[in-house]
Amino acid sequence: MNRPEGKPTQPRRSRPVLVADQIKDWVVERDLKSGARLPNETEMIAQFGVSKGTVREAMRILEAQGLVVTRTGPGGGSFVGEVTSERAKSLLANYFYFQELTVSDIYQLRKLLEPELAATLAGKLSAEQLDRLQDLATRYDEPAASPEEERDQHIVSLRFHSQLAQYGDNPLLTFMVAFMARFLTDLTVYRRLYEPHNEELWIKGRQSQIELVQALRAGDAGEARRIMREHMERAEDMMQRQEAKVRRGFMAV
Amino acid sequence: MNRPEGKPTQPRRSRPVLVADQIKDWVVERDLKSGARLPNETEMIAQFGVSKGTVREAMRILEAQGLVVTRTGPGGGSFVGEVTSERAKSLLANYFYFQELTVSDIYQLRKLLEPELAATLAGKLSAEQLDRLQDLATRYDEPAASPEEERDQHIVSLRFHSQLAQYGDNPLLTFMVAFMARFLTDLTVYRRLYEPHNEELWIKGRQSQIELVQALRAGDAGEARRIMREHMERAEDMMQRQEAKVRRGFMAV
DNA sequence: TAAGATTTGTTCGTATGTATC
DNA sequence: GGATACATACGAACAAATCTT
Repeated sequence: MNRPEGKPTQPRRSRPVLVADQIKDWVVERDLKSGARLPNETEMIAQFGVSKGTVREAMRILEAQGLVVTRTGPGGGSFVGEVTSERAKSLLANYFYFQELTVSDIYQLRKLLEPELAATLAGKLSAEQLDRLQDLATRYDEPAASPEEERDQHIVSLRFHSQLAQYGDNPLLTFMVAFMARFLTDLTVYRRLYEPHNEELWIKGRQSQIELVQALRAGDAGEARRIMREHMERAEDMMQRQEAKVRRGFMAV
Repeated sequence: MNRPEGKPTQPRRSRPVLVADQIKDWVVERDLKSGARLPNETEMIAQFGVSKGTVREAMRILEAQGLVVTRTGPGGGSFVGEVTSERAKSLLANYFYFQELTVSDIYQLRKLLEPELAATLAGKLSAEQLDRLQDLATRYDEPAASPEEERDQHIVSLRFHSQLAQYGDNPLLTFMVAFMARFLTDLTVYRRLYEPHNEELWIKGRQSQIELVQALRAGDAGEARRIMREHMERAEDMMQRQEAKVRRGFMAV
């Protein structure tokens, strides 16, 4: 019946995908913003001439991408939804799940981006923002007494970077720095990249975050950049040692 | 207006979402790789105790994220699917669709990342790879005669950067450079950032891509970095002028 | 507090489409 | 061509959530 073409080789797109695309176009054409209401199920069934199940599958596709949200009840329905940075990070992490990203790969970018970020923020932060960073930097004042504490300290240290990124005004730079911090957090937890205890590096790392806050407060961009660059180099060194130890651990078993 | 405000009410997760999460866990636990087969619909219905419709919605969720692919027919079913870079770029672009990313934002990162990429690739490319880049750099040897040609030249020029990124061995750096090139391509087409013709900048841009290929061939990392840095600065300048003109165009109307 | 209205959520039965043998 | 094993799609019925009165 429906065989208009002699080129069947392209992967056939299922009806829910086609409907999802049409809804996307519909939203873009009307330039609908976050919160705008979409037609309800009944209207879409009539509009697209498909069954309820198909409409629902289309909505799940859009929901999975963070483009719509759905609520039940009167006044409910489907609405245009802004993609959150959390969801964007998760979706991007799925990609790198298949890419064998190494600690070195991440740090090549961190070393380029984070010193620049620090420099642009010098003298631009409010007292509250600086205090928030100070709190994260000084939350632990003693070297870890257990592997669990070591892991927690590591995660808070990454939160410091993620929080700093939050204060930037370049959305792309903010996102990338936060994404890398999250990816390293996942590695820390999942691959246990925290066990080899190194007190000296921990002390220096903590100290440099404190000094960085001081430089930011003083508005010294050059100093902020320098501190962050050195901090990145030490952090990379530490994580690579840990990764090497983890590898040896795997091979020993 | 509405909103009981009594409790933070985290949204209930629908059954399809819960099933999708369980399938994800199921795959991760077993460390299944791309191409591995998932249970068929009937088995999942039994496994999770839900109806066919719910299972299908769950599969659409995973499909939308690029995590599974589905085929009909005997031997068909659902399979673990590697997230492609294309899909990852699209999903990430959805996020920045809501973020008002400016040309300056993108170039702040391009100026940091692309010179570094060029430096790491100096002397590492095969003859075929260098020829491919050379072809992209020299495809047009005359300034554009029409707006359409100007647009095409601009897109090919961005393909050059995307292609160069492809040859890198840091998946994160590769992805970011390619993502920015794609984003700029979309801007070029959608916002028509190509019309203001500037012959001098075009000639210099073309020339620097050719010189870059030479430096890469010669294995001169420092020179490759320098050329790319200057190229980025000129490109930013050009795109910002165009954006300013587009803005004036909008305001004039 | 309770009932009713509105909208999505879920199930089931059936039929159709598609790819392999 | 026919049998088989899958996903795809439809429609009717009922369940659950949530807002209004």
